[in-house]
Amino acid sequence: ASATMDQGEKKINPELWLACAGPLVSVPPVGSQVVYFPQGHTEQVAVSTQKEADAHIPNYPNLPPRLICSLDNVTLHADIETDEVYAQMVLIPTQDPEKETMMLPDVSEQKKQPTEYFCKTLTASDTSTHGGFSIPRRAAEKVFPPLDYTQTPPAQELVARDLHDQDWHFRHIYRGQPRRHLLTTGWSVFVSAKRLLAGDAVLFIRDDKGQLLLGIRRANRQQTIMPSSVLSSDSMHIGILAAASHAAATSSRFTIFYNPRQSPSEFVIPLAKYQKAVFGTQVTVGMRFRMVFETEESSVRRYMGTITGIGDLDPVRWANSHWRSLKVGWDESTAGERQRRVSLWEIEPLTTPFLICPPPLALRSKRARGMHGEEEDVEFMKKSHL
Amino acid sequence: ASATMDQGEKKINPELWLACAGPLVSVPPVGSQVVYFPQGHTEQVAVSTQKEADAHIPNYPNLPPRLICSLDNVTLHADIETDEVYAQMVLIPTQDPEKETMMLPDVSEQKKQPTEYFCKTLTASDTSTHGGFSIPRRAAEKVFPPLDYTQTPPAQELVARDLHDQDWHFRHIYRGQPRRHLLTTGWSVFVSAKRLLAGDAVLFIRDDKGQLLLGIRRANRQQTIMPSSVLSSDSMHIGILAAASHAAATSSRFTIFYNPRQSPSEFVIPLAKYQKAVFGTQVTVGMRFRMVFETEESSVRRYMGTITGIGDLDPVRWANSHWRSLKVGWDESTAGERQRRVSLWEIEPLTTPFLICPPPLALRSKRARGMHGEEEDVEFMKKSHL
DNA sequence: CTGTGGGCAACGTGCCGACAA
DNA sequence: TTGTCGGCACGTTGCCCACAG
Repeated sequence: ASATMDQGEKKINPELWLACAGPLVSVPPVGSQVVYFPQGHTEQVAVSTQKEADAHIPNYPNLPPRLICSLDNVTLHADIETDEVYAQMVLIPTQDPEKETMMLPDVSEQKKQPTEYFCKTLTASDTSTHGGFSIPRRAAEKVFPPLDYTQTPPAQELVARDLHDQDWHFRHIYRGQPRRHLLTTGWSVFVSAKRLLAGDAVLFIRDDKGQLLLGIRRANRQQTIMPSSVLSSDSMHIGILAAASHAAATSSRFTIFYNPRQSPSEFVIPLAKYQKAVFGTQVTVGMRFRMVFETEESSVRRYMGTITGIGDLDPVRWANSHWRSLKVGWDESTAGERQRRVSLWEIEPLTTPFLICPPPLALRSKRARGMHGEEEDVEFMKKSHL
Repeated sequence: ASATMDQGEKKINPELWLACAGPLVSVPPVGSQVVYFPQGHTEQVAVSTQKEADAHIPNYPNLPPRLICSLDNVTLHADIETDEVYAQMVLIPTQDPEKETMMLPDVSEQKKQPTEYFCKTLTASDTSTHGGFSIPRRAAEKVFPPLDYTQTPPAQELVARDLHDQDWHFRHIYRGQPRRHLLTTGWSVFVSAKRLLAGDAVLFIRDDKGQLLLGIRRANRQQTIMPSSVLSSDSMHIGILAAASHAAATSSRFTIFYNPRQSPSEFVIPLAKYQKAVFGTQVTVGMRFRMVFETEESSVRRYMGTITGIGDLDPVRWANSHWRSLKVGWDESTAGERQRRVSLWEIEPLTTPFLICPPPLALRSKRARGMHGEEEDVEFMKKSHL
């Protein structure tokens, strides 16, 4: 069988794509105004090539640190080999950059979480050849068609469609002592075809029309590191800058790829969101904020931190950019992998901390197990504000 | 296990790399003078991205169609996933381009074919799970250590090392009626680990030190079409041109990747070879030539053709380039996939055509079925020369 | 409620020579 | 000389439940 790009294939289901991309990812609507950061784009490439942009890359003095663009087109994709999701965006630089008024209302950011959806990180048992897949009870009841529990044992055939419109067949059975939901026949071929390992996640969606969809999300560790057998990382970095520079100079369209699970941060931001963050709030050193992160279980959680500095990440090449202009510290000790620098639009500043901050007591007690972040937060706030 | 680049690994065995690259491929020696063709580099990217360089790519008026460079460094690589071979070359543009004298003697092009070597295209039986690998008799006797034929059956354990210095163990046995050489135990794990299919080829080498090496060469059909989830093909094309342009302007090093089995033609040519071809021979329309191609069985074969035209492939963007400046017709009817355009240094001109040109009658009658190329060529020659 | 492991049947893998091509 | 096949043994896969955590 010859490998083909999915370029020519049918359109990818956006709901499934978003579910695979994760709860934090959103793609601005086509036709809207966005801000494109070459600097952030470069970071994405640096991650996939494992090579930072070197100093000997030429300067593009005419390329500003951000381009106001209109988002001409978006195509969602999934890698044929790995199912890795990515988006192709066609941008058109706006004629008079930075002079845009804040005309655009904050349009609905189409953050439609799928109606019925679940995501499970695979265990060793799930991926071993010894058995099938153990379905969490609530998940099975929520997204799978109901079983006829008068049968012994209750069972049915499930068909789920992946991002490439390929159908996968599973035997769904409710058995064992105590009773539990399992996927048996068909599960192992899926695991080996997708090359899933313990730690990877699988997700199921039942869409509006009752169609069952499934996708995968690989563990962070084994992200596909690009085989750079095509282009040197230098040429890639240069290509990004030269393409953006040329497009800006001629006001012509250019194409970029956004890889939500590779990229450290989104680098195509809705203009309204950008302007609201940059002009709407006055941030100062010492200011407290919250920021949303994806949890292991694919839900979201807010972490708290303090702004410790404000300034350009790269004052030489990208002076006066707002990209990651905030140096921050995190409250929690598990902050090892959280960025030391964030951008204004990523955070929720706490301007009136004492009205919002103290969570209800119920929540507090729930979180009491082994987490010392919250308590320290309150202490810290007292110190810095009184 | 986390995937790592082989950048940090030990140096790749050049003999094995060349064997995997194929009989036609050669890499100029480090330190030598070479000619780099951005146009050819672009063709390689076009193949791997399946996208031609579009017209709206900016012009680089200061970038000549070829750069005389000194080859500063070469690193041989093999893709961790696919074993696809490629070379990283660091080039430094020479100060006064094109003014180089033909000082460099035609240094030995280190076309050392491995001493003991064989390559076999895998059959359905070789790749099926039902059995092992049938070793061609002459191959086994030439490259494998001799068996003790007094044993019943004669057998031994073979260890062969691949491009990543990974060892593979095989049971080599001589049995069956009639007797034949087989690889049994260990073969199937190799096939599944490398994901070999019928039509792919495997090759074994015994090097100077008696060490057994093995490599693979995948069928042309299933070449890895790059998942372009990193960079748009436009940006890649731009990156190539901008990187070369910048390097030429500043006489600084730049890095390119040469992918011998993807690229339609080599685009880094030894300067001596280039100059000899361009200045050494006067080519004319109607001239006959021979050109070397790789056969299915990984040996070489010469095909004959006639020059039908001379001129720039892309007169607008790459005027006065010598890249594929010859339009050619091929004698044989199987010429479907052979290029219609070649470069001067790829051919062997037959300066005394009428001594060699008229093919023997046997060949002519063979070719009689349905192909009108040869006859027309002869007509064309008469017209243009008489 | 769900992850792991023992038990066991069914199936696939893989070694063998017998045939041709 | 070597590609494919039927035969057969043995190892793995995969379905079942019993346990804990």
